[in-house]
Amino acid sequence: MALLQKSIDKRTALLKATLTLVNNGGIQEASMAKVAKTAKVSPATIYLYFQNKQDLINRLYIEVKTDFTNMAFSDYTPNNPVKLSFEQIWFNMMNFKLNNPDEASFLAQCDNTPMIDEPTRQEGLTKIQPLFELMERGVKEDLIKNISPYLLYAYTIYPMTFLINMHKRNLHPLNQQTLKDAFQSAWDSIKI
Amino acid sequence: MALLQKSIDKRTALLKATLTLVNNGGIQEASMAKVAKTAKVSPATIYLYFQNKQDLINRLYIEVKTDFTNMAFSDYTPNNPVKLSFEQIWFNMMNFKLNNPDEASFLAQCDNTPMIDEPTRQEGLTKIQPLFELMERGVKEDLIKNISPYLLYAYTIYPMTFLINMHKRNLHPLNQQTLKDAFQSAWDSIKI
Amino acid sequence: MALLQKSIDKRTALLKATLTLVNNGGIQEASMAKVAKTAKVSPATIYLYFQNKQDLINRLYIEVKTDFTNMAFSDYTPNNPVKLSFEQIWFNMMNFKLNNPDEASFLAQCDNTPMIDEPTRQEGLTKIQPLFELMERGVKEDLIKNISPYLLYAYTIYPMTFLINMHKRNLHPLNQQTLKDAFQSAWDSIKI
Amino acid sequence: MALLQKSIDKRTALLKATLTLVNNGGIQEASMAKVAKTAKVSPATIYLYFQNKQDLINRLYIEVKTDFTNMAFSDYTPNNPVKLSFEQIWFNMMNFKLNNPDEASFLAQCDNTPMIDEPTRQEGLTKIQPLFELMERGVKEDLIKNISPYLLYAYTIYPMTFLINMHKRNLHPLNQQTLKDAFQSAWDSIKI
DNA sequence: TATGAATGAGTATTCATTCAT
DNA sequence: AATGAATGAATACTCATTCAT
Repeated sequence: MALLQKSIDKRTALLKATLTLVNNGGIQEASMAKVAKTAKVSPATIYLYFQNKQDLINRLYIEVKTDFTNMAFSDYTPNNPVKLSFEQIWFNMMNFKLNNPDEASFLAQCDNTPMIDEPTRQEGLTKIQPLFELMERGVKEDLIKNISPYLLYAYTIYPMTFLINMHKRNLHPLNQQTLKDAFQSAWDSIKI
Repeated sequence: MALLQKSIDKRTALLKATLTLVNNGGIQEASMAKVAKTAKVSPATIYLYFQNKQDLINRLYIEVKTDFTNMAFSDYTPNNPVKLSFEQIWFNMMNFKLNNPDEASFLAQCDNTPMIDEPTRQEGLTKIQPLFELMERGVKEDLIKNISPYLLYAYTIYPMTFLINMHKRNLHPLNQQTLKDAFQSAWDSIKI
Repeated sequence: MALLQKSIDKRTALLKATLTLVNNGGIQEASMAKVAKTAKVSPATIYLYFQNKQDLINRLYIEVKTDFTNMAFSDYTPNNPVKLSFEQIWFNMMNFKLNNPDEASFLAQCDNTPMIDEPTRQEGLTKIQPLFELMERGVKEDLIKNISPYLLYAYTIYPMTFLINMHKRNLHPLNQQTLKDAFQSAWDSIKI
Repeated sequence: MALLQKSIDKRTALLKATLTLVNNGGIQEASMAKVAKTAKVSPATIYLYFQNKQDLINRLYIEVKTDFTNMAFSDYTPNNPVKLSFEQIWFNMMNFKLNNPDEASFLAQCDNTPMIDEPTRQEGLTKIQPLFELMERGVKEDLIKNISPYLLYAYTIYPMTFLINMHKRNLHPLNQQTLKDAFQSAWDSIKI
């Protein structure tokens, strides 16, 4: 038990260290030596928990993405009206990103980078399936434009990354009003 | 003249080589040795044109961003109606990205990455000033919501990156119809 | 008893694993981790049976050499005529190498390599003492040239290594005829 | 010119360093770091002259083998009688090994080790072609047994390795008499 | 302007070995 | 007797950068 806990702690420390380092200087700054030192562990120990650097990054991606979508769909009730559910999910996502800036920043960095390999990227994609299903329902109920889910995603969820980035860089702070405006734009872009 | 041209060619070749390499494997794959080899030049020669690797990346960013905005505003006429101008700019940007996938991919990679240093990022931002001014005019003319330009950008321009990415990965091809849908969503998200 | 047997099995498995690995890629390929994995044992377990890697290799050498010489002298009868005994031993050795290619290959690799330490090498040398005595007898009986036993060994036994190597690499297969020729050459080189 | 000489010197120093280190502790002791330090050069410099460690070893093998055979056939005259030529070559080889113990020891280590890759081994083999042709002539002239050249080699040349090894370890010194005996055994093993 | 050669510090990964259980 | 976890030091190799020419 104690042993197992220690192992879990080490694994977690390694993931956390990687997250921090990648955020601060990109994947190139997150050398295995630095990850090890940050996690207070020998470089060799990393390889007890991960196959190699790519695996470490992939696993981190999946775990962060999972945390993110778990939060996003935490109170999702398929029977609720589409717009209500959509609003809940949207604000859950935004709140996750606001409350977990490191995780948000990491996910943003993964988006347009060859950091993550394709299979892992696909695996991550499956996590937001419920959102796609909700949108589909909205289309059927004539609430949402009958356009590709990729378009719907591009104009409602994807802009968050930019807004969070501007927020972090103090160029455009997100508060109750701006969040409201942002959501309104998201909804306006897809509603019929 | 011939000598000067040769120099320019070399500089251009170096930038092009960097672009290609960064696109294919991220910044970590674009080692100075590889850049030199790809540009058919000695590694030492790079340092005649750029101070160091960071400078090389920064300059590439500025040049690509400049090409991009030059195209975007190529036919911009301040006296034209807001929506017409906005539409022109929007499609110019999209066409640039579709016609220059390498440049588009590179810019996308720069967005959420510590690759580019902050001053250079700011410099890049100034290039789209005309768009911000156009939006401001739209706000004044009660055509566009009275919200932060960052929000306007987030919901009209930023989604392009995602759409181009999906297009490149063959997950959601962009054609006349989908482009039209995309623009409509962009406009819907900000129009009053 | 069952417990003891299990121990012996493990030790044997470790030696066998080492043999295989060294044969396939030299001593550098036979890492303790790989030896352990091949023997289906924890790395730490190796150190219950052997002091360290050098000891493991040394012990393997001695055991293989012992097997080899046991076979060589299995039917040795000191009273038999010199040439008959010599022939028996020669073919026994050859047959051992042909029937146990892994052991043969390992011994060959040990011959001119600093893999085995000097004391262990000496220990291995004592195992073929009976052959040296037989040769001495042959010298006394005026059947064999009165030259150093090292010379006698060099021209009768040592060439086997080369022939086995060529056989293994399919460059010069050993069959009844070529074996006969080989023995003839061996004998011709030392007979008076 | 001076530059080129410096390059050649470095390459030579690297090969020499490798030779020494491999002789003293096998290929596993000849780490790139040690080779570099021994040659008084940066580790990175090795890779200016050799593709990787395997290439370094391969090249060393070829160069040493070339030196060896150059010496062996230095005074070879195809028109001379077979036995005379054979004797010249045999003593040339032996003298090379006696005068260049490091090279001899290295070649011995290469014989039964996976150190050298197969293509390079084949390349090395071609260097002793003249010896095989000489033996063929001896067979035609009814001076040498009509047996495979591999057998002829095994009983005349290959034993040198063992004798040199014993000589080096002071177990059986080679002097004029023992060399004469050795050659006699070699010849006796193959002559008709 | 342009270069090939050179490098010390760094890269990801593996090593032989130990230790708490 | 046996182990999985752990490690500091080592591995082969690459890096961004400099320098003599």
